[in-house]
Amino acid sequence: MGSDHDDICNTVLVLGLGFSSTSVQNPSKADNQRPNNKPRIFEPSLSLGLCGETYNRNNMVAKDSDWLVLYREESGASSFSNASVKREREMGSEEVEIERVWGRVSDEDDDGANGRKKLRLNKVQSALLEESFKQHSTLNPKQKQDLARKLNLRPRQVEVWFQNRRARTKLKQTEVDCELLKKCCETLTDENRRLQKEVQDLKALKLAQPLYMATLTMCPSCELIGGGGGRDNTSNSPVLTMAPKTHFLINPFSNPSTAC
DNA sequence: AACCACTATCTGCTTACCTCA
DNA sequence: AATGAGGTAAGCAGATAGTGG
Repeated sequence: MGSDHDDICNTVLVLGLGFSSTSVQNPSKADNQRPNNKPRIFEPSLSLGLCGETYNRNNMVAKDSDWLVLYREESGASSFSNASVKREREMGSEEVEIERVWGRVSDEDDDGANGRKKLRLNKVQSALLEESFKQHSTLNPKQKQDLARKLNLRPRQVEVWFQNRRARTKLKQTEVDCELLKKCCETLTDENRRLQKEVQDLKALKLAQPLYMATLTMCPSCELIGGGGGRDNTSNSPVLTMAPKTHFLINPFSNPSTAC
């Protein structure tokens, strides 16, 4: 995208949308499979990534002690819903196994509610996911597994997070594009207004022109028109004042100054 | 080679839950 | 304390592409 949308808006007749470049450094298999190889929108984002965190299975502690985040048991794994047959079908056997194991964990701390429980990723998890998303907005199975292991999340959760993250990015980009289009629209409206006014002026000039021409055709023969001043420009001034626009192409033969 | 079933992954939309003003 | 809005994890449907029988 252009660094400044003025660049685009100044190009009055061409209205285009520039999407941010598609920096997929590690295109996954799925990326390669994507129909039409649709451009990917990648939005740079702030993140709070920490390097070298270590995680405990039951609680997560940032090594740098920049923050201390206790892994919320009720969140980390409890969002496991009564996994539908469909989901099981959709997952690889390995993932299903992981899902089962983690599901068991979640069942234990589940408070028995039937509905899905809202998971809230903690800062470390979010930061790492963000960091990972910055590098590649899609995941291949290995990356997913690794991330899930590192973050103490289920692969499905990582997958969902990436899906939602892409959706958020796209939404944000759409909003930006919308604003851009609004600005361009305003610019075009102004330009249109200006051009219409110019057309009106030209029309007015055209209406006035027959009289103007008649005056001029008479000019060479009588030479006295306009108060008998001969070639005196000031005597022709009434004719001159009829031209309202300066950038109008003037026929040299109809120009009083040349004719007279 | 064409067809079909299955699998994996995606997008888009929606829902449910949580947080916060 | 109640509540409505906004954010977000997760569910679901449908599309697409690869693979194997």
